[in-house]
Amino acid sequence: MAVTIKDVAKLANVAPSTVSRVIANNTRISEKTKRRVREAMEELGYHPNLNARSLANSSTKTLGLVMPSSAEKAFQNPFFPEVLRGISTKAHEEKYALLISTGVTEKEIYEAVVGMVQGRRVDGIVMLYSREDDQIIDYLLDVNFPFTVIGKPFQNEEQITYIDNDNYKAGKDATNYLLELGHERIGFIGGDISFMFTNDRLLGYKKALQQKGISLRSRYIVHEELTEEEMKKEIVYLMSLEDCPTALVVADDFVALKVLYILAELEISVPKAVSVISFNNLLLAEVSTPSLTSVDINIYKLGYEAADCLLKQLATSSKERKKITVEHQIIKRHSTDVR
Amino acid sequence: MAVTIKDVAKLANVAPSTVSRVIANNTRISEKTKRRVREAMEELGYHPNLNARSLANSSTKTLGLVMPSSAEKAFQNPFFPEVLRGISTKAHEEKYALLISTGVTEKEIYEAVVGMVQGRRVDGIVMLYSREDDQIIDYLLDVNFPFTVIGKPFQNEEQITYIDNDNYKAGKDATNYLLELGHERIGFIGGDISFMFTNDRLLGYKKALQQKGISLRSRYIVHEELTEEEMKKEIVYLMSLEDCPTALVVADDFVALKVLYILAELEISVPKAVSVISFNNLLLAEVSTPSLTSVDINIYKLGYEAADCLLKQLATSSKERKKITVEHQIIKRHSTDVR
DNA sequence: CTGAAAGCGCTAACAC
DNA sequence: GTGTTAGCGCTTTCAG
Repeated sequence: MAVTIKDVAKLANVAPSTVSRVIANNTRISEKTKRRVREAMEELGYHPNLNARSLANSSTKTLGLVMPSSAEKAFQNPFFPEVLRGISTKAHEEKYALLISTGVTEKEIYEAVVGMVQGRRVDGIVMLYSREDDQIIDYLLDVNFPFTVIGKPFQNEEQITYIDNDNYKAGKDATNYLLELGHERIGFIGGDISFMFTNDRLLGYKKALQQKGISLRSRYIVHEELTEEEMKKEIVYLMSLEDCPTALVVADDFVALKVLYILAELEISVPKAVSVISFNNLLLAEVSTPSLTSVDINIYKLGYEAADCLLKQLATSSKERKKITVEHQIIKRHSTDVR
Repeated sequence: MAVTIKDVAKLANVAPSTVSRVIANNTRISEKTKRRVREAMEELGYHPNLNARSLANSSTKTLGLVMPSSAEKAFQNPFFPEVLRGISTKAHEEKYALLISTGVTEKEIYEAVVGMVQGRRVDGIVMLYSREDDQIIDYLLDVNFPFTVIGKPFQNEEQITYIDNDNYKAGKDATNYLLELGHERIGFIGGDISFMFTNDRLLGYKKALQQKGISLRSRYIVHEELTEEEMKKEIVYLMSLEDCPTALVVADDFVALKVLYILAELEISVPKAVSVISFNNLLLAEVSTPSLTSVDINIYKLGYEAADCLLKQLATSSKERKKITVEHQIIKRHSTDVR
């Protein structure tokens, strides 16, 4: 087998426990032996066996990540690499590793999560999404396992630490921006409503209109839950109305790209005939034609903070729940214009 | 602490070793005791401690994933969720978990990888990219640790198991497609040339032109290595030439989006004035305006096969290296047209 | 077919 | 300051 703590101990002429203490950088070890032990480690090319360590002190120094089912198209959204980048950066700062759940169906993922929790493979979990009726959250709550959620939970909000944007306000801000540009007939093209943020943004949209005394029309609200084709039909129909919208608030940049595509087919010019604002400010918002005015929700930071929060919770083993709101900002580009 | 194998043993009135055998589904255990043990496990809600297991039999049932430095923009490419999906699916089929490397600089990642290999946290590694002068590959080769690479390695090709497209052919096919449409002045907009696939596609492009007896012009080849701004200048310059290209082969869909954007600014119509073909066939190829003719390289399959190969290698502990080529296919959309 | 016991490599009392 | 020792929870000979 590989070189162990015993080999190092022998070479350095100390007890294994001393080596262990040197690794932990225990203050009660003399500098001299520390040096000697370190030299021995160096010479033998020693690396600690992390499983053994985990077993002995029941701490894994790894965080579990739960992604949505890879069967879903949500998975393909460039949102994920970006949160991952945030989480990864913070995790690395604290020398934590990242274990990700596998499984394509919801049930498989659920079981994988139970496996990693009960199997003592992770110290805490970051949920990379928040959706309705999530068994995983119920489970974690039930066994009282540390976790944070990116996005606002549907249930048990008061018991859960989560990181979110103020999506309600983001929806309002986006809509207000269009209102300020002089638009009054404003439509809303939503994403999957089983995700919490879609809901919140929709509420914000409604509120903004209401505050301006503009009455809502259910016609103006289209959800993407349906198939590609159906969404397309809905939009085509929407734009064929005599009093069709002059501006659209769209759930996210990816959906916005689809919308632009459909509008181009209909030969409706953006932003001349219709303005479009969307959310997330993915890299692609910048390079779409026209470039998208988009609400930057700071995805990287969502990830970073989610990891930070969880790590702090683990360090202090506090059970206090927290809510962190990451700021957003409208990035003005060429898909919006005055009425 | 949690419920262990001993608790189960006690309840089922057997020895711990018997429980262990039941978990492993050892054939020499009678069906009767198996049932009894399983009931006990059920009743107590037993879950094996995976660290203990790993320690005892030195197998972790987890694969390590190495991503490019998250400091790089390559990281944000939607390519990654999709390979991940492939890897994850295969890994799950064999009940393997996934551990991903953290770290933002190359050096940090290198150390993280060494940590997960020496720390015995993974049984094998999938490299999610292939680039020049990669120390990680050198290291893995050096310590003789099982791994597979997505993309063709720059060095030591004969010693490495890798999964790749035939990017040379893909580049040729893409170029030939444009040639068949009657184009003759064809440009190439490359991505980061430190990635192998860029290189190969470029070679294929050159070969195709050469076979048609069309002489290469260095003017027609633009690399994206530079800043956004610089690339833009280059393209603007390219298109201002009197004999500017009537078609472009572009490194990947994401870059193609940028190209479309720049062409739109220059009021050059696609595909009327210029045809554009790109690679990867990401979801966004479909929804860009115009939709992109793109070479589908089967990203999901690249991931799936990489995991499959690695897993097979682990199962048979064969040292045989293998090269797997994933087929590609041109998906015709609206960004290309006859000359 | 099942049990007893050793040991995987490390940490953490407890000694001195 | 450092050594001794007893586990962490599992697997795996070796007996029987």
